[in-house]
Amino acid sequence: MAPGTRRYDPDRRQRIIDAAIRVVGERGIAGLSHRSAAAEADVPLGSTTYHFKTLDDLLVAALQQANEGFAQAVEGSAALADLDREPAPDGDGTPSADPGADLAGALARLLGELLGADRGRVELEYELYLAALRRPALRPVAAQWCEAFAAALAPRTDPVTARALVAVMDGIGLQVLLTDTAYDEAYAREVLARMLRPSS
Amino acid sequence: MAPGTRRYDPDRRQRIIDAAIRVVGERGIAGLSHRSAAAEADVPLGSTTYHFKTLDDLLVAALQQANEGFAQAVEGSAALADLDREPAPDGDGTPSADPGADLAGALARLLGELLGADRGRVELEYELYLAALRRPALRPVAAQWCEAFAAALAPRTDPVTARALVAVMDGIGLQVLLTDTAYDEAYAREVLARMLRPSS
Amino acid sequence: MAPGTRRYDPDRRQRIIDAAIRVVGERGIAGLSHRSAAAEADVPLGSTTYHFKTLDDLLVAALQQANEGFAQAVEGSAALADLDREPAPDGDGTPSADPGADLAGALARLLGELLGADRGRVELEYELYLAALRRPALRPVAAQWCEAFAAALAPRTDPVTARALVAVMDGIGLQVLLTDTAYDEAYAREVLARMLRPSS
Amino acid sequence: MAPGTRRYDPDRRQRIIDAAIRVVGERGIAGLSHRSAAAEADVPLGSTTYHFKTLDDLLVAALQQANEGFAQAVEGSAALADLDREPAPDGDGTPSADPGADLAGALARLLGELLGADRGRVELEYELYLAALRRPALRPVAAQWCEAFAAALAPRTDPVTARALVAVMDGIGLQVLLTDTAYDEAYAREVLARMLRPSS
DNA sequence: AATGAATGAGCATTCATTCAT
DNA sequence: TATGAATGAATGCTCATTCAT
Repeated sequence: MAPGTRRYDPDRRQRIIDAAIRVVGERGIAGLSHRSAAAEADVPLGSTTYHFKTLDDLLVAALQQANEGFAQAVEGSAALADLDREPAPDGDGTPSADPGADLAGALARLLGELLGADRGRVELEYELYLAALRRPALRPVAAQWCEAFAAALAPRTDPVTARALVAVMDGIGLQVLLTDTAYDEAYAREVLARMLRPSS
Repeated sequence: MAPGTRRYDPDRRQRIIDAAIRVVGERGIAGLSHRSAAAEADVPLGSTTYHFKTLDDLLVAALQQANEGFAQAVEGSAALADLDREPAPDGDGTPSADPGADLAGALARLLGELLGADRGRVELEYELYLAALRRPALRPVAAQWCEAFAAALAPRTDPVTARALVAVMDGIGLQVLLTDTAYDEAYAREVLARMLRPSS
Repeated sequence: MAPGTRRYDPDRRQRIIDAAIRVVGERGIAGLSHRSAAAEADVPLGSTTYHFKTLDDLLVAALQQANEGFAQAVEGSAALADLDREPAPDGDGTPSADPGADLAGALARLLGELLGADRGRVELEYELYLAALRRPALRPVAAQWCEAFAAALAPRTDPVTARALVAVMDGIGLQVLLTDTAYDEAYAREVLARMLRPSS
Repeated sequence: MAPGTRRYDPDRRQRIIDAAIRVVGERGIAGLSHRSAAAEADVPLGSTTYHFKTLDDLLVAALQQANEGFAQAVEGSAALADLDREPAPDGDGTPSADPGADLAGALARLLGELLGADRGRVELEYELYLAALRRPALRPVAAQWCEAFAAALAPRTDPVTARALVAVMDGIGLQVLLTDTAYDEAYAREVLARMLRPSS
C-alpha cells in the first residue's frame, strides 16, 4: 500500500472481519490482534481500531459472521433436506416405523459433513464458540448459536429434545476434535437415536 | 519476602504449578504468564523460568495436575459413591425397576456438583479443551481426561454408552457455561436416562 | 443521534466549549481531546475539528470561558455581597472596630465556598495555572484572572494589599487541594486578617 | 547503543530518574513518557518499565528527588544562614527591635534566590508540585514538601505562622511565574512581614 | 457547512526469554 | 542453584489531524 495515499474503500469494515476470521482460522484466537487483522486485510492499523473500538468488538463481529455461515451450512445441508423430502406417510396411514431413527441418521450425517468438510473451518467455529467461556461479550452470540440450532431441530421433535440433541452433537464433535479420533457416524446415529426416545 | 534472602523452599516447583492453576482458573490460559504465576506463588520471576524453561512447560504441568485433581473429584464424588452403596436387589428378587435411572440421577447430581462447586475450577477444565483444540501438545491430556471419565463410568454400563455419557455431560456443561443458563438437574437426568436405554 | 441527520444546532460551537469545560473539570487538561469533547457534547468528532481547528484553540476558548464564569462567581458571591450590605457605621459614629477583620472573614468564607462548592470546578481553575506554566499562550488568561480578582478586592483595601490577598488565597487553596487537607476557615481568616494590617 | 549488547549498568535506575527530571524540565510533565525518558537516559524502553512499573512511579520518584534538591537549596541558602548568624539579643536584654522583619527579609531574599536561580528549575518544581492536583499518587510527596518547608520555618516562628508563610511564598512565586512579572523582593518582604505580626 | 472515514504516530504496559552475577 | 536485571517485540488503544464526500 503506497504510504500517504488514502484509499476509497467502502466495505473495508467487512474486509477486516473476513481477515479476522482468516487469522483466527490460521492462528487461533490468541493470534488475533489489531495488527494481525490489519496486516491480513492489508489496511493500516488505525483502520482496525477505527472500525472496531476494541478487539472484543472485532471478535464478536467475527463470531457472529461465522455463526451465520454455520447456520446456512446447517440449513442448506443435504442431510436435513433429505428429511423433508422423506416419503410422506404411506397410504395405509402408518407412519414410517421409526421416524426418530431417520432424524438421528440425518443428524449423524449432518455432523459428519460439518466435521469432515473443512477441519480448519470447524475448528474455527468451535474456538469462537468456546471462547465465550472467558469472554462474556461472546456469550450472547454463543447462546444465539445454540438456540438457532435447537430451533432448527425443534420442528422435528420437541424443544427439550432439540436442545439435548444440540448438546449431544456438541459433545461428540468436541471429542472428535480433541482426541484426534475419526468420526464414527454409526455411533453418533445410535446415540442420537437414544436421545429421540422418551425414557418413560 | 526480604530481598537477597534465599529461601529454603523444597517444593517450590510444586507451588509454582499450584499458583499457575489458580491463575488459569481466575484469568484463563491467556492470563497465565511467567510473571503472573510468579506473583501468585510469591516467588521471584526468575524462579519460574528456572523451573519451567518455557511457558508451555508450565502450562502442560498445570493442566496435567488439574486433570488429576478433577479425576479425583469425580471418583470421590458423593453422587457416585451413593450408587455403590445402593441397596442390593430386594428380597423378592426384583432388581430396582430401573437401575439406569439411578445412574442417570447420580450423574446429573455429579454434574450439578461439578458445575456448581467452583466456577473457576470448571472453567479451567473446559479451557483445557479449548486449548487442546489449537495445541496438539495438549490433546493427549484432553483425551486422557475423556478416557478416564469414560472408564469410570464403564463398569456401570457399557463402554460405548459410557463414552456417550461423557459426550452428553460435556455438551450440557458447555451449554450451561456458555449461555449463562442455570443448570437444570432434572433436564440433565432425563437426557442421561435416555442415553442409558438401548434404542433397539 | 440518528446517523445521517443533520441537526439544526445553532450554538453547537458554544456547546462544544461547555462540554470541553466539563471534560477538563472531570479529567483534567490531559483528558481533553477532540474525541472526549465530541462525546461529551454529543456531536460528531468532525464537528469539533471543524469549529476548532486545533486542540489548543478549543482549550483556550474553554479556559477563557471558565475564567469568566469564575469571575462572575466571585463577584456574585454572597460573602462579598454581605460586605457591601454591611450595616453602616452605627449610631455613635464609630465604624466597626475592625473593618479589615470583616473583609478577612468575608474572603475566608468566599474561599471556603469556592473550595467546597465543586471540586472539579476549582481543580479546573488551578489547572489553568499549571497549564500556563508551560504554555505561554495561556499566561495572559492566567494573568487576567489574577488581575480581575485583585481588582475586585482593591476597592476594599489598596492595590498592593489586594494583590497580596490573592497570593495568599491562592497559596492556601493550593495547600488544601494538594495535601488533601480540609479547609480551615478560621485559619484562613486569621492569615488574611494579618495581611490586612500594615506592618509598620 | 549497540543492539544486542547487554550493559552492566548499576545505577541505571538513578539515571532514569535524572533523565525524567530533565525531560520534565524541558518539555513539561506532558512530555514525559517511558519513551522520552528512555531516550534521554539512553537506555532501552524496556528498562524504564522494568525499573518503574508505571509512569506514575517514575513521576513520584522524580518529584521526590526534585523535592530533596529543593530542600537542600532551602537549607543551604545563604539567606537563612545569615539569620542564624544574627547577633544574639544584646546585653541589655532587648531583642532586636523587630525580629520578624528580619525573618521576612531573609525569606524574601530566599524566594528571590529560588526564583532567580534557574527558571527551568523552578518551573520544574512548580509543575511537579501542581501535578499533584490531578494525580493523587503525587499528593503525599507534595504534602511532604509543604511540611518540610513549614518545619524548617517553624523554629523561627510558630507552626501556624510557618504554614502561612509557605502558603504566601507559594502564592507569590506562582504569580511571578504565571504573569511574567519580575520578582519584587521589597513587596514580598512587606507581605511576609505582615504575616509575622499577630493580628490580635 | 458538515462529517464519516482514514491514517500514522505515539503511548503505557506486558511479556518470554536471556544473561551476568 | 537461583535470581535480579535486562531487552526487543508486541499488544490494545488513543489521538490530532486531514480529506473525500
